[in-house]
Amino acid sequence: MPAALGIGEFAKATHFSIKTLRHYHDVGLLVPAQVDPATGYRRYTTAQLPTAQVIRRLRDLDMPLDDIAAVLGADEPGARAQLIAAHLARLEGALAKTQAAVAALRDLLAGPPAALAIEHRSEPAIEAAAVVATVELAELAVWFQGAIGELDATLAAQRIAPAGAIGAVVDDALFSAERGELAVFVPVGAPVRPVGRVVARALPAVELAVIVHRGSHADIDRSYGALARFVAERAIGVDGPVRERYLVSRRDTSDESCWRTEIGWPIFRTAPR
Amino acid sequence: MPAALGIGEFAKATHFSIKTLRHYHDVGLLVPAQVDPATGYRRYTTAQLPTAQVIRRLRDLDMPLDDIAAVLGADEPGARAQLIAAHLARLEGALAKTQAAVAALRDLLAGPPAALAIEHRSEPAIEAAAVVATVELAELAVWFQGAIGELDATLAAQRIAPAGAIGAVVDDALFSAERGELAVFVPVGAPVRPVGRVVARALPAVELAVIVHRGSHADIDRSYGALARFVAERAIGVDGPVRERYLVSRRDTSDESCWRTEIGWPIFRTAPR
DNA sequence: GCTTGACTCTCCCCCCGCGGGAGGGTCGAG
DNA sequence: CTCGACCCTCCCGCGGGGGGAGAGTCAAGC
Repeated sequence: MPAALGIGEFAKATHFSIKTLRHYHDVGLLVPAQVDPATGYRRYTTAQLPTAQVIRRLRDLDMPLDDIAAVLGADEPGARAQLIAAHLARLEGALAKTQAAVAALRDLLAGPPAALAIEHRSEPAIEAAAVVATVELAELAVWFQGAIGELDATLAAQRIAPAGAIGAVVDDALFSAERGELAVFVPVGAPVRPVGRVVARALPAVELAVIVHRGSHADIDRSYGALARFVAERAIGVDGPVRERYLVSRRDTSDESCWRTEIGWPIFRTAPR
Repeated sequence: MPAALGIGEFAKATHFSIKTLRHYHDVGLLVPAQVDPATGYRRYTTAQLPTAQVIRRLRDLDMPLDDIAAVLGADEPGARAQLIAAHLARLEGALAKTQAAVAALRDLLAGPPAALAIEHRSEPAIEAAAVVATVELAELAVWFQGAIGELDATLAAQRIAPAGAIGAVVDDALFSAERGELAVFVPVGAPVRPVGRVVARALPAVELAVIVHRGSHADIDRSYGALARFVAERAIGVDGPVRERYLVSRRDTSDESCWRTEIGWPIFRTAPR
């Protein structure tokens, strides 16, 4: 027979704080079995202890309260498992990010990078096949893979050979506001017929300040910084979205230290130099 | 020559948002090289780009802004490395906790635990050597190790043999308020002479509801819950801090599944049975 | 019955690390 | 001079609670 417990006793049994239990009541995550309408006193039952324990486990995994509520509310155990699996996947992602950050930090502490070669060049207009969309920063990697796959397949189907390395035009809002317009493109010699999300797109001729970034993209802000410094110190105006070209990328090798990414920053006045 | 950048340009170069840069200015983490006193316009220099990059790395590791400021403000590189190492240690701790939580969750989802044997017994008064202190939950593990080491050494020095398994008296505030009084004790036959933090302490006789928890302490709230249920469903009053006894623990084996921990909850009225 | 001390209630403000938006000033090119 | 792009400050919000004020409740002991 489940027996009733005051909030203090329930707190002791579950190792939650009273404040936390009240909060869980407020948000509807763990509602007391009964609430005295006159005094407002909360009464829990021993049958609620297992629920509290599940909540504790999921909180230990930093699962948001809303998601926990969804797990507890799921009727079928399959749906439950799915929600939990999704959260574990997110955790793995965070872990990978952390590991990358540790590596990058170690790198940064090891010493300043070798001076990076920056050049200035006039890029002619490019005919390309492209996939354009407004994407969230969080979904960038997945979207990118999908877009590239679609481009590849379309070019192959139309028997068009790429006329250069894959690239992207990146709206800066993608970083400052977590979402922005992104165009992934492949230069082509012959015009592509639009299929699915793939469209033909002409990239205008621009003046570019260009740096080639070597290695993993976890480090790429160093090259961005070097480029910004170069441009700013020569008092050149910057204009328009950045172009990236993936000279050597995941498509070519899984050894990230071999990757080569060209970053091109459109500038609108040539340096006196 | 460092050149000046508006906040928007600096944001582009570092991939921080303008909001974030303003926030860093407010809290003093990354102060613009100059601020126009008339307009309030912030101006950064290219010399600040590397600093921004370090901040980015450390934020990727979820280091609090205050700690980052401390790292940047540290004069000697040694102090810097130490701060960072400390943070990495915290990250490792969090990782271990997450892994434990995953394991515990899997366990919990696998099915309900075998019915746990709970008994009720009269515990006689115990003469013990103890270390008592108010500790933070976060430092519990470290403090515990230290206290046990000190107890061991003291008993060995005084040639006193332990008269039972190591135990602890745990104030519940430790869990509900993140800090509380904790006493680690070893029962002894002969009185111990106080040395360092070690004192002689008599534990009063009590009536205990007792459960033996099997396995890792990550799971221990399940046993707490079972015990609370047992006690509550028989309408027995609960009184005073919990006693734990580490029958088989880290001291005996590193295989956590073999650990045995006795949890004793003082009760003040016997069950009708 | 009354007192006392332990519980419990609600309500409001605080923490971090920003994001969103209102409402208004500034800058430079045409 | 005007336009659009920048930039400013100020206030509110999130999630997951902690801290504390001020007031009401409960049960044991006298």
